[in-house]
Amino acid sequence: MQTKIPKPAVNRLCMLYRFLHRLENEGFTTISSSKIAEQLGLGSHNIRKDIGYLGEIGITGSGYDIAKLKTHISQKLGFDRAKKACVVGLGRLGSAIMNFEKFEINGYMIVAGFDSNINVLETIKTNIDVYPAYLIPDIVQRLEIELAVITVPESAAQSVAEKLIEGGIKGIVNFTPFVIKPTRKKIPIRNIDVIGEFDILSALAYLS
Amino acid sequence: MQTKIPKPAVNRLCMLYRFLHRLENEGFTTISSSKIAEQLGLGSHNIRKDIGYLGEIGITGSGYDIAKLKTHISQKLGFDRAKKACVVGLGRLGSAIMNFEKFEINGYMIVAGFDSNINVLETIKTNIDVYPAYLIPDIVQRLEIELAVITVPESAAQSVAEKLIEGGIKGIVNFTPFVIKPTRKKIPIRNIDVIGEFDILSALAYLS
DNA sequence: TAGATTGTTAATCGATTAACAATC
DNA sequence: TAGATTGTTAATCGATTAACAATC
Repeated sequence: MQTKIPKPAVNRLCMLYRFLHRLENEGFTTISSSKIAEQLGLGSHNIRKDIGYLGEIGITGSGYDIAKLKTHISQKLGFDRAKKACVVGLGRLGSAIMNFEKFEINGYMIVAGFDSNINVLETIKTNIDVYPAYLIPDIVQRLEIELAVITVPESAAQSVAEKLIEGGIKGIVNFTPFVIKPTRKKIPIRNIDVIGEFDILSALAYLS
Repeated sequence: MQTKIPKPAVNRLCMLYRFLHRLENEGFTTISSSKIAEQLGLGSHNIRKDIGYLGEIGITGSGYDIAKLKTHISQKLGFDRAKKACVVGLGRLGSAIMNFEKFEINGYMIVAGFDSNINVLETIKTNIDVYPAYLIPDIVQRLEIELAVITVPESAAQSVAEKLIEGGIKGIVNFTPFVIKPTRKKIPIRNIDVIGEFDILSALAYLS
């Protein structure tokens, strides 16, 4: 909060956080910036700089205490509290994501699914509550849902996003190629587009 | 090729390409850099700069011809040829992606699926050919598959990536939180991690 | 102690933004 | 013609890389 962290650094710290989580599970307790850099494909300078934003102290000469570092990241980035999330658009992709088991252990709870098609809502097999799309603002607000995944056809992306924002959502992962235009309430949006990724990959391969 | 295009510019040009595609479908024939900027949430300077990398000419005073611009991007980034792709890991997410209809119209053909589990291969419902994972290098090479999506458990990501690279793959979209380490043959890899995106969103929301 | 590794300052690099002359 | 909008150069901004003193 006080020291502003650059966006790319935030992204890397998130990546680092998940990496530390895995290391911990594998039984490690300490790690050096150069080891991290090697595993994450970054420079060790970069890692130390990023960790530096946490305004915090590793042990000079012998690296970082994994648990301690995790706690620092967690506190600084606000990971110390479970968050509710929802999925809008319950087609193949949406229901696949909704049923991801990994969310829970990472502090996210998928508490609702939405779709505009009644048939979809009636036939879907899941333990998670599902609602018609027009209830988005209401449910999001009532259940205090903070994050949303949009997996609807691109033509519906903007209106869905607006309904979510109306309900007070804090962030959106948009799986649609449509670029959502900001409303009055500005919230972070992450765009993921598999075909777009293919385009980028094939462009990079072609240019190399 | 001759004028090196910065990576962020490549990403934006891909985004622009898809946007132009949509515009064309909606019946538009020309557009200005400021209109593009507005729709894509970027600065108009930025757009003109990026288009400038194509070493190419819009019409001063009246914007860009959409079809012409598309052709230029297409040629410069190598989109003028259909490419084959495959999916490794046929769980819920993998099979959802494999059956995306949108690939075709964007110049990508999913020609194979792989999984290490024989039961999965036997029970999966799809028109696309599926193979056991150990055949990856062989099939990728034989069918000249250029792009791959990895949707396996993170513990298998590295070995799958290596098999793909062995077969001569040109690029990978990695849906695993595991960061794939580069092999001798360096290829572009795009990492997508839904939980990671949640982390980033919640961090950004928290810090704002 | 000596070796290792952090934290931080300074230098470099690259991308974005601004501005404006050229021109349709 | 006048208005609009490009293409490009220059200025700014920010992030990454390098280097090294501090210290466990």
